Amino acid sequence: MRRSVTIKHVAAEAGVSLQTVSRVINNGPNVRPEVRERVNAAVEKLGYVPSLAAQRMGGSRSYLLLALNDRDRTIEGWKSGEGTDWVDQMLLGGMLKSAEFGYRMIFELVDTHSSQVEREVQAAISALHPDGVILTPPHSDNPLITQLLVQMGLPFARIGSVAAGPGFAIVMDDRAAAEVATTHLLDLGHQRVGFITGSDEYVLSGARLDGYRRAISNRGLPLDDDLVGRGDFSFESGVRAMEAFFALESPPTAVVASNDQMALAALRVANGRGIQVPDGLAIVSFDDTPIVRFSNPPLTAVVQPVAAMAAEAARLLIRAKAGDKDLPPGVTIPFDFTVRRSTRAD
Amino acid sequence: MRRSVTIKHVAAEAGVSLQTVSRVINNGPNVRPEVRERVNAAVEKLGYVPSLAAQRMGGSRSYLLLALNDRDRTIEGWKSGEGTDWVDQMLLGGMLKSAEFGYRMIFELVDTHSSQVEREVQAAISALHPDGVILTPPHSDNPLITQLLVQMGLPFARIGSVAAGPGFAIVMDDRAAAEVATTHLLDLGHQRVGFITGSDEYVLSGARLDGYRRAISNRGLPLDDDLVGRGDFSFESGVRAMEAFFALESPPTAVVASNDQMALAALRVANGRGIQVPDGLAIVSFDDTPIVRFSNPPLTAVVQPVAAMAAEAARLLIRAKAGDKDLPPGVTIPFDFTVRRSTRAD
DNA sequence: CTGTTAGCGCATTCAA
DNA sequence: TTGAATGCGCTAACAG
Repeated sequence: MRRSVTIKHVAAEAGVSLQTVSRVINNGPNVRPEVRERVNAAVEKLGYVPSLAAQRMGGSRSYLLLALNDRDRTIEGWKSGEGTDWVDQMLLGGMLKSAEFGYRMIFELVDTHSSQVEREVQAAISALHPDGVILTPPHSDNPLITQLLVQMGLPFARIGSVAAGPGFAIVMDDRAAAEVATTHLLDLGHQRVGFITGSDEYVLSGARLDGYRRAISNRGLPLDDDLVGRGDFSFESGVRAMEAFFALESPPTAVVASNDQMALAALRVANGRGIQVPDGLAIVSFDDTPIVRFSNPPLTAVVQPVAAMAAEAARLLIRAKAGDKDLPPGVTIPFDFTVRRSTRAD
Repeated sequence: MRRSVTIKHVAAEAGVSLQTVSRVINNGPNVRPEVRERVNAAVEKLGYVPSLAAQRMGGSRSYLLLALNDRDRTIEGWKSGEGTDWVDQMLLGGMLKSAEFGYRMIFELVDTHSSQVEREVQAAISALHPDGVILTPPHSDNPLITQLLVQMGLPFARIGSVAAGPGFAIVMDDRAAAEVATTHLLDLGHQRVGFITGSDEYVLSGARLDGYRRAISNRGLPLDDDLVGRGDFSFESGVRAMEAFFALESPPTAVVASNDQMALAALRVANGRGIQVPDGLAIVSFDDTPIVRFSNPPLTAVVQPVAAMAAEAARLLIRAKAGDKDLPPGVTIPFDFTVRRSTRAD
């Protein structure tokens, strides 16, 4: 069992002090190029890699980012196997961006609804001492968590949180996205476009509804409350909303759903009534998780840039920890809009 | 910015030495119950949680497990958004099981094909000093990696590796699974059942082919090489294999594909030729990633117990690190088989 | 520009 | 059964 090589070995090999090696490792200033090269050569030769634990012990940085997701929601998604790829996209964006800076992202689950939230978060932070924390919905808007973080002086990013406040707000423009989605349907000639909202627990639900309304108003069409169905992101709530629509005297000919599950519910209800999509009902979805690409027909959808948001969160936190003071309080990441057969008559 | 509470604070609060606190934390022996309680009370009161970094520095354990996945394959999966949930299932099984023991699982990507594999793995280990490493295909069968691990004296688990050798081999019985899948089709009356193999890079590809052959032989049917298409787990390879099948004088009426992508390819090719599934062609898939549940029709599939395998890997590694000598060299995790419409005429 | 000193928070010897 | 000393590998603050 080979003992691992430490900074001491490198120092000996290069014939310099530990400190100089440390400076080279951290790209510190005040090192003669010649010495720097000698040290780098020794590092290379010995295959030295600093121990994260020791770096954290000695210095002020841990090179760790902590990503917090909602426990129930995440586990439920994993177990159901319904293909929600939020976590994957977060890893894609967050891990890879972190790695660029020599950081690592550790993923943890905490229960937002528990009275223990603070304890859970506190415990994770005490154990890991991360340099920054990435919050995802619904944690992003949980004051218990954000206040704790502020109090601890830990930089954090709130993904998907439009609310002002401490921490970097990383959002996509949900209102604009909903407007684009709705306008797309209006452009196709639809006069009665329905909208299914998400859970009120998520601030973005309101933003999406706003965008829908704006698109309708912009065309000079009336805002009909009957065309707004209340959902909670669940398939069942989508079914209920759709059935309410079809019970109307004049049902919508197109619908925007605030997430994929509810959009699939719309598809299901339409099919159940013998209504063809997109001819009888056009559907636009939000989020663009994998399943909507494999439904029949595949659904037109607003693409939530989860990977890009996570990457930006990581970047901001790392720069903040590095002392960069010139950082924006928030960032809006562009969304994509993918047209598929659910709104297009091929 | 509140300074974090350390073992020192707890010791002061409880009126004992640092050492005693450490003993209580680690469930060490030789502590009077009365003192133990006093310490626990102090821990509770102060909300003390040991620092992972410090634990690793002082002691011999890091409470970290390192999970290694193939970089290209994983990133490709994430980017394509095709809903492969291998990573999710690994996290589900590995993270949650690790957490039960106070461990954390860190997920990293390394490139198996690179000449740098050893350096990459070495670097991750040097930085993290994990107590154990979880290898996933194709790393599980990469001798460069396994030898390095052996040499470092690090416990590791090989998920999906049937080969004998060092490290815990965590597998599902691929041969039996393929046999079950094939037999299922034979039971439905199919006489000509095709099989699409996976990449030779994966040992399990051979095992699945064996199972297929065994099922055919068991029925006294001839082994027809034309009915074995060579794939590499990609959609395209599935398409090629299927087209070769349909070019035969007597094409198969059912097919077992070694993964979901190739099974979907089979479905696509059949549809393209106006062949109905399951009437004109029955399809069984391997892996059961989410997309096959949403295809039309949904596919019958062998369910790969990824979460259970990761959980078992974590459990074994943690127990090994704890000094348990009575551990099996490998474990076979039961697979599931889910029948859906692609093999059933409703 | 470079080296020296002093911890970081804990577990592992030892000694009591 | 408990406590005191020592060191893990590194960086920060200070000297030189």
